[in-house]
This record gives sequence, structure tokens and C-alpha cells, in this order.
Amino acid sequence: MPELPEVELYCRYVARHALQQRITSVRVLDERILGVRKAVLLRALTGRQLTRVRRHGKHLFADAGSTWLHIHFGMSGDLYWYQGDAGQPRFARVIFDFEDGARLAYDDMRLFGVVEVTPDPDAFITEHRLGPDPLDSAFRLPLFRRIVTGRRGAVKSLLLSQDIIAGMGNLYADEALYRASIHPRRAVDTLSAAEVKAIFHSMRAILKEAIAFKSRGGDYPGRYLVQHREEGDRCPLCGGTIQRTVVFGRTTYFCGRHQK
DNA sequence: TTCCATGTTCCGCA
DNA sequence: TTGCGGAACATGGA
Repeated sequence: MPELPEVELYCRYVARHALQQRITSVRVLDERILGVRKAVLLRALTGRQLTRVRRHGKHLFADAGSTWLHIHFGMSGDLYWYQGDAGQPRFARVIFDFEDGARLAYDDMRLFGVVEVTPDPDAFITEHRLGPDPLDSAFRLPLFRRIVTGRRGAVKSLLLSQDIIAGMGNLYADEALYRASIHPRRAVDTLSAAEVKAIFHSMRAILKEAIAFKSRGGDYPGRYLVQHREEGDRCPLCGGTIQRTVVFGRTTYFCGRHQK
């Protein structure tokens, strides 16, 4: 379930459970999930402790001293903190054992994620050409206007491009445009100043709200488009008809009445 | 059995 | 240079 809000929750999860404890062993159950050689990962993390976590877009980084643990969750990545072996998730690919007997498992059914180490998150962000994080304090409306200016193409494509904005995924891109009343295929260079502003605010609001209710264990409210991702469903905002299409190669839902 | 999936990357073409 | 469509990756669930 990993878009920006979910990765933010994983960061908090790691911070709550796994910091300031020695990692006694790292077990790699499936090497295909690794972005570095197994020996490199084990040497970098065994005997170390994680001291802090940070996030950029959908990427999690945990400080392990001379290097950082980096996790990208792909389509189905997940983290589990448990004691003993009974709680080991079905698709555990890497397990970190801590000195008090607790374990942190990276679980990933589809293997699209990555577990690796990297010397420096800022260098990683630069090298991988990640755009700004929409919840970063530096991400303000003037910056978003600069990002939008001079671009063409469908607005949803822009929101999904990690080199332009890091962290928006398929669900939240749809959700933000739904709330901003903008059609996902709308050409970026036809957006008015007011519409750009609306997208900026709806994007940030959606992400913050999702983090808030998910951190309380809640589900998406009924007024969210994600609760109506079915062709022909009724739009809870205006009563219009929910339509399905494909944008940027991704299944896209929108309200045919109020999104222009 | 077939289709679909909250992601990313690479290739070819305009 | 920018943008887009399509395919590939791996696997389970409806």
C-alpha cells in the first residue's frame, strides 16, 4: 500500500519500534529484493543500530551510522515488527533481528521493492533525480507554479512523475484531482492560476489527511474517490457518474460531471 | 483461466 | 527536450 502517506507511516513505525537497538543479524530470504550485494548489506548493518529515519517521497531512509538503510516499497512492500518467529509475515524477504528478540520484517509479495544501503540520502535523491516532496516545508505554491510552468501533457502524468514531484501515486493523484475538480487528462498548460493553486492545496490536504486517519487506524472517508473506484458509481460530491480511463499507463477514475 | 493490481524503468516514436 | 504508449518485472487475489 505504499504511496507517500503509507511510507510516512512506515517511517513512524520504524521510529517507534526499531531505533536505538543493536541489529544482531540480518537475514535475506530472497536476494531478488536487494539493490546491493547481500554481503554489502550484511556488513553495513549487522551489529549497528538505527538512530533516525527520514522519508523523501516514497523512499524510507534509516541512519545506520556510516551508511543508511534504504527501502522502497514497490507495489506491495510492508513492514512488520514482531517477537519470536510466530509473527513472521508470509512474504518476508529480509528480516532484521534485534538484540531484545524483536524482529523487523520487510514483506513484499510482488518483489518490486528494494532493500539496500546508501551512503547519503541527499546524494541518493539527487542521483535518482527525485523531485521535491510535497509535504516538505520548502514545497510552497510558488515552487509548484515553477514546476508546472512550461510543461505540457496531462496533469495526472505530471503528478505521477517522481522526478517532478516525489511521492504521489496512482490513488492519491486521482484523489487530489478529484478534490480540485480537475480532469486527470487536462493539459497542464491550460490550467489557470486558480486551478494550479487548487491542485497544490488539494494534494497537500489529501496527503496530510490520509496520514492522520491512517495513523489512527481509520479508513478513507466515504467522500473520498478511493471509496468509489468503480465505473458507474455515484460521485459523493456532486452525484455525477464515476468514469474509468487510462492515463500515464495507470487505471484512472474521475467524476465525469465535476472534474473539468 | 483471465484480468487486474497503491511502482519503476526502458525502449521506440512523435 | 518533452511526452507518451507499451512492455517488462513477479505474484496472488477476485
